[in-house]
Amino acid sequence: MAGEVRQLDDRKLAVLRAIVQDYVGTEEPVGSKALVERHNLGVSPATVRNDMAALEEEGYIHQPHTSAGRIPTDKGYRLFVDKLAEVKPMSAPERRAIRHFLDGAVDLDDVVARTVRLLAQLTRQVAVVQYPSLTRSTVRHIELVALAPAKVMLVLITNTGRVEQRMVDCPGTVGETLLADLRARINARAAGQRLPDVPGLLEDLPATFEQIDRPTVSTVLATLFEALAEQNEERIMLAGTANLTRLGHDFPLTIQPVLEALEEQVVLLRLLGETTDAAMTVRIGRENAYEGLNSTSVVSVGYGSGDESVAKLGVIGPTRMDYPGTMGAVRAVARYVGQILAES
Amino acid sequence: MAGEVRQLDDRKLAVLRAIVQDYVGTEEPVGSKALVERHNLGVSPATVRNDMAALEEEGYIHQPHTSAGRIPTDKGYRLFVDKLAEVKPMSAPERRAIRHFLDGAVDLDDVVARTVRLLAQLTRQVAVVQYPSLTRSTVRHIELVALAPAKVMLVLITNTGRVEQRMVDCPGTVGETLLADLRARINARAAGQRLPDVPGLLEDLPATFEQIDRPTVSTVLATLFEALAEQNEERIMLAGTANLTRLGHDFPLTIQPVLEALEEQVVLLRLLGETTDAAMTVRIGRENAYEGLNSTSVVSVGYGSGDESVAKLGVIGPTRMDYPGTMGAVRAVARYVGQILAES
DNA sequence: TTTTGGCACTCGTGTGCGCAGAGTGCCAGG
DNA sequence: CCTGGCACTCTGCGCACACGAGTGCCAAAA
Repeated sequence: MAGEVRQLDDRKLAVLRAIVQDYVGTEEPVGSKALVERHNLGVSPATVRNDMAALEEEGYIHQPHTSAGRIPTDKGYRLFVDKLAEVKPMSAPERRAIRHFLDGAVDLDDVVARTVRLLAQLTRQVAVVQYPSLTRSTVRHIELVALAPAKVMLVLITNTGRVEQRMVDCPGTVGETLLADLRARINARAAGQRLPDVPGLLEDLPATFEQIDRPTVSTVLATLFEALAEQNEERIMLAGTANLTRLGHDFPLTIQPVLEALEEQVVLLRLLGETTDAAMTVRIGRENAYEGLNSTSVVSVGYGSGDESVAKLGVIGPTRMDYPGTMGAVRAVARYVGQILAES
Repeated sequence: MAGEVRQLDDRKLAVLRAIVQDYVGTEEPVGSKALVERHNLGVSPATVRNDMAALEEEGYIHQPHTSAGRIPTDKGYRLFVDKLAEVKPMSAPERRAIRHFLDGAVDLDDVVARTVRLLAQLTRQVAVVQYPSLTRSTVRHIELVALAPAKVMLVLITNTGRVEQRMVDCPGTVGETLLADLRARINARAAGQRLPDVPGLLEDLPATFEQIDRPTVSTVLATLFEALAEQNEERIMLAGTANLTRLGHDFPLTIQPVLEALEEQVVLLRLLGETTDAAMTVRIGRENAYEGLNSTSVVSVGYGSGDESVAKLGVIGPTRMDYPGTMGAVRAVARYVGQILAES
């Protein structure tokens, strides 16, 4: 342990920061001479070389070949993100553009679609946006519609504008009066409540009806509970896959598993799921559980209509990404989407 | 003209067919010797060479370098598809697998999602499926829900299971009686009708209400008509982009514009829009209007719940694709999706 | 103790050359 | 009209070689 925690003095950290910045810019291994030229470190290349040797010893950087410059390792990026980088705030024009672009949205689908495109464009990477989850939302309205004598459609509308519908096959004919009654009682209890709380609040509802109506009521409620529970319905939208082609020279090898991962909604959901709610999460290279994304980084953050996060969004890019800029864009977009949702 | 229509005798056509088949299989320019070996043409390589020269003269094939084999041109593929290829029917196990895979779907979203994944997997190419269009569908039910005194939600359910919702801000408070009345009258007239016909059928509805209610009725109807008209809402789902990585050696150059095209729903919609309704359409290389897809082919066909096509689906792949197999898969999937939709 | 300049060493990259192999076009003979 | 033979033209590959970037180490300077 004691050996691991060896201190890195300030200049070594500065060198690491410079390496990361240069490498992100040029995509080429960076050598000691180029470093002292581009950043005025005030020391000679030889000194930097010593520092680099130390950094390599500690596993923060790595050289592809003996006679090449250094590139940061995952661990190096990690240190950079944790200690050396500051999230770069968006400029005022950028903020205005974001705002303006999102303001044009007409419904929830459109909000999500615009958000994901915006994020892809801002970061020039692959963007992922999760639809506001049912779990965190509240009920705005629950509607029951008789489609046939024994067939009822159930429509669930959440405060985030999401609509779920289910068909219910009832045990017997359902009268319009019963339906109206049921609708009224359900909404009286459930409206404004958080989705996970609803089953508890409606549990004893069948008992308040006439004996003869109870099977129907129970059937409808069962379907409702099912719809509420079905978090599998978590949907995701993504954009910017074309940005993967800008990755680099070696990329047929690296792009394939990434594209495959992106097609698996399950993988993406798990990926976003690992985001801790409030704070921005950065997963670098092998920190990602999914193997296909071992050479990518994921920057994600929760967003929400109020003070609370209802879903997550993020971008996926090469580990050699512009972390400050990306994090700034992700944070800004999340913030504005939250505002838009709160307004609507 | 007379010069253009020079006849190609049967053997030349056989040679062209053989070239296409071999090139699709190997992805390498095919020479005269390999041709006579792999297909028993019963003639010598020299003879084939003469035929090839003729085919090249007519623009059906082309050689990359002087000392290389031949590859088909777009025109060559076109002739192959039109005259030389027969759609390869799916095998019985394949058909069963398709059927089984699609049968598991629970709602429209799921049907489309499964279809597109299936198609991508079968053809090992990029698959595109358009949601059943509103234009061709009929109204199953129109529901009105009061969310606030002057706020009504309108839900439109089509026979294909698609659900559209719109918020309506009414000029004044809307009573529950009026709403029920309006709901009943709308459905009486519109249920079972095709969407484009609905406005005509409801046009004079406001006149049948009390003077005082007419503004509200008109507002609701206006929103409904808007929802009906909004064909922009045509949605598309795609899958299999990872298959693009199997394209070949030269592919960073070719994959970029394709990915960009795939991100533009408008482009994809236009692409599918060019499909003539009933028959299968094959657009080869430069036949595609969109420039980014100049080195790809698009195989598309309409599908529908009844005898009529309500939307389209297809695949996008390299011009050097297995046309008979791809066309077989596309046709089979379209057929089964139609059946599924008809049943539900 | 830390920094610096100098120097030898390593190794990847680019270049030129030659060769083998595949495929063609053409021509004369069947 | 088909076929076998032959000369020709390319591409791709392997190889040798020089170049240059970058390093590591060491001894001297700060």
